[in-house]
Amino acid sequence: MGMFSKSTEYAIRAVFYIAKSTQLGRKVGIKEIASNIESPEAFLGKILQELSKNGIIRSIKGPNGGFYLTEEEMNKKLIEVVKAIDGDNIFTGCGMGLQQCSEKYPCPLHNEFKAIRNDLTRMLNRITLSQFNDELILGNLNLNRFKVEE
Amino acid sequence: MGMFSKSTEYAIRAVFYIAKSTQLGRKVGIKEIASNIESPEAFLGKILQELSKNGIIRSIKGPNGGFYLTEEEMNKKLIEVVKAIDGDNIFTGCGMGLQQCSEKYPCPLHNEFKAIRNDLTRMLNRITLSQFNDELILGNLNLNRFKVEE
DNA sequence: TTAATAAAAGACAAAATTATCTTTTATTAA
DNA sequence: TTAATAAAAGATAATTTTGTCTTTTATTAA
Repeated sequence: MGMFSKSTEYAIRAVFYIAKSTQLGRKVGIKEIASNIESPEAFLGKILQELSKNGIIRSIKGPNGGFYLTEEEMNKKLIEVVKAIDGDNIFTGCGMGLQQCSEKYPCPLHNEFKAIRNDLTRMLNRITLSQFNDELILGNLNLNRFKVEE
Repeated sequence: MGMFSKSTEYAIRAVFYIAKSTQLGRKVGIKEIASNIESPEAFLGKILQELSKNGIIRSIKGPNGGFYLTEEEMNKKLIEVVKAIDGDNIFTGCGMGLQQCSEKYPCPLHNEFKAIRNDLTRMLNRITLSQFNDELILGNLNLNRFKVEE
């Protein structure tokens, strides 16, 4: 695996897609999101459910329903998405998996990992869900295989 | 999960324990390693097998057998351990899980992740297997619950 | 109200990871 | 050469993660 679980990878791509769609004035359904971020549809449904429960995205059922963000969610930070799905083990846990690793009884890599984890945490705390809307709309950034204009 | 898989966490702890034991002039068996790094015995066996196949540790069967390192392995870098068990997806893959993420068609977090991954890679490329031997022997660092002198 | 739409919820299934148990092979020492 | 030791190898099992399918609930529009 990479840095995050697959679930979290899908979650990150999905929130950026939803943010962009909201900026374009449209709610989006699971099907559309899934096909645009290349994730399994039903599985993504579960993930969006979880994000919704955690107040990271909003949803409305029924015709013209779908997922969207308000200004409030637009300003949330990416770290909330990661924590909602993967929990915060990656931010707090010992790099070598020791339960009891601490400043007082450190594992060999304690400080090394702390530095890297802090960088990761800072980065995820800095990025907002709306941050890439414009570039995504312009097609300078992508959430799947293709640039928008191709 | 944390940054690495459980298998890799066990592997890292095990190689440091083996390195330290070699420095103390002793080969060590699976049972001893497992109890000292708090990992399941048989599972650890599999992991050590894999490390052995990859030339990261050495082993001898039979009485007085066990696992150990030569100078050659002592100087290997931790990144080899991680790559042997988890592969190199964490070093090369897209943070958001996109297959096609590249400099030309970057995902939104492309550069952010690159920075963090580079830090991680540099760190693992810097740490040698023997690096913590002295401090482990002194008990200033630990691979399980306890300081050595307690 | 009824039909259609779309998310939520629940049950289930496949795949990957983690873990255990048994048999085989190599090595040593008596 | 035999018995004991210890890793290697193979088979199997449990758990977690990932993924699918069906039913229910909320909402809308006709």
